[in-house]
Amino acid sequence: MISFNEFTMQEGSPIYQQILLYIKRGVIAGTIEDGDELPSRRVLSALLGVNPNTVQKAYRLLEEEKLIESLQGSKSTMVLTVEKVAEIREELLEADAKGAVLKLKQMGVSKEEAIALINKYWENGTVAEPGE
Amino acid sequence: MISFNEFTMQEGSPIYQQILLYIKRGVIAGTIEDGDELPSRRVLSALLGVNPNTVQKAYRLLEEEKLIESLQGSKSTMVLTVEKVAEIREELLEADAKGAVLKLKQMGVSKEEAIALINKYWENGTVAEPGE
Amino acid sequence: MISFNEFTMQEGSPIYQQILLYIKRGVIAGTIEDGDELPSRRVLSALLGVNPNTVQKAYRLLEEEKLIESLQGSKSTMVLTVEKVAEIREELLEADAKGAVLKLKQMGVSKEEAIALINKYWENGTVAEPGE
Amino acid sequence: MISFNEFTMQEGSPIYQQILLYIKRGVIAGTIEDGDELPSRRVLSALLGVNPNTVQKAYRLLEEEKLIESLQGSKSTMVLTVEKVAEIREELLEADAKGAVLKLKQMGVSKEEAIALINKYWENGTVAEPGE
DNA sequence: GTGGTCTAGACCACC
DNA sequence: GTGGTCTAGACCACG
Repeated sequence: MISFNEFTMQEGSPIYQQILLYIKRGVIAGTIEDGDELPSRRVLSALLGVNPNTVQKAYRLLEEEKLIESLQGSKSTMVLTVEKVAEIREELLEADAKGAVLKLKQMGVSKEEAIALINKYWENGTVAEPGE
Repeated sequence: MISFNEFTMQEGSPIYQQILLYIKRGVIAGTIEDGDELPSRRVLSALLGVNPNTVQKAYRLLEEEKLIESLQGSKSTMVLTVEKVAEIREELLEADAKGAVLKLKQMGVSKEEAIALINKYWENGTVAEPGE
Repeated sequence: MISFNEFTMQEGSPIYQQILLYIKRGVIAGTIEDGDELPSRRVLSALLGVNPNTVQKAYRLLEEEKLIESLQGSKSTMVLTVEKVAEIREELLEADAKGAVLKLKQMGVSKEEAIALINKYWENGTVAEPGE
Repeated sequence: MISFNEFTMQEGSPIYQQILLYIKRGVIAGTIEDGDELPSRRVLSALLGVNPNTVQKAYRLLEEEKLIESLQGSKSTMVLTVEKVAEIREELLEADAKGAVLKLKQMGVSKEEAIALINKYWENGTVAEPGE
């Protein structure tokens, strides 16, 4: 079962997209694998404190991208191939890294300062580290 | 006059906020200084290919934050003090760096890989360049 | 549910203000009371043949004046106290009466003629009726 | 020369229209007659504290309605016929009286109360009475 | 030419 | 279905 313990809500972007990105990042990280089960719409909406329809929309989009399959009994499971994972990795990792670089460069930060910042925030980030 | 030559449109976040952030990042970088003139609503909207009203919204918010001053019939100019710049720096630099770290960690990237990515994309600019 | 059957569109003043004033006048008249439901944005905009956003603006201003309460997904309802009604009465009745007197005097109408005009148009409703 | 002493600026409606209405009401009142001279654009804009272009726009519209004629030396004079005056009278007097009646009725005011209000505000209105 | 406001339509999150 | 926000285009007052 995919855990949403590390999920942190950000305001300013659609919730259903945050859910999508969270899952895609998990896929890239390898913490979410082919066959993994997702929480039911009802359970996840309760967990995140959002409307079931919002979760439903995220799941629907995941289905349209053929990343999940909805089975009977309201269970959904991940459907991943090596190619899909590579695709997502390409899509997200590159975008995020380039985005960060762009922002930092715009602010006049040097490459050395940027690396120092990464070091600084890497350990005391905002996400709870799973304890192991 | 503040130049928007390096402005790159991103999808997924409100345009007026992108304009806002672009300006704030310029302030942090020091490329935008007290007294600098902003392009008029019409000029900038034509440049970015968006509606004048969208630009106006960004300018209005900047004015509410007292970062610019607008008078009817004349140009809008930046009103910056050392304190304001420091504030913005604190607000943005931390948010961007933390955000990047958060995303990369979620994707299972190690700190060393993250720094390698920064190095890789630092010089390549904003346009995707396949295979170095 | 507040009815907009008697609403008559006037040109030359912002639509959202006309809606605002229509509701305030209803409050003064006593035909709109505490707890009354307003038509939804969509319903009213369709009824008046204007954009939903225009209605929304009127509702937003009413909310800023704490005359209505709006919650997502549910109807908007009037929140009226005796004091608020008295305030609005003071504000509007005086303004309208003074405005009418001002205009008529500017046109060189005598007080007696003005009263005659009031009498003449009082029963004839809002539509021009030639004759008599 | 037409005097603008009694002119009172109202916010919420375009200034050039207020000027137009002021003149039309004067025509109905008979205080503005055929051949009367209007102040120059420059003088009137200074008198009212508005931009010369705004006055220019009002004058242009009056010209389009053939109510004034612009002569050399930047002088403009009223061009009125009995028919035009009757037209304007019909247009304005009726609109204002009906508008006032409509508003007051909407507020639940009885005809008797309305007449009382007219009496009340007739003498102590907002316009300075020319002293003679 | 400048900035400010009004109207408009599409999309989002929520019930 | 509900209200809230973003983008868009036209018009206004002003220099």
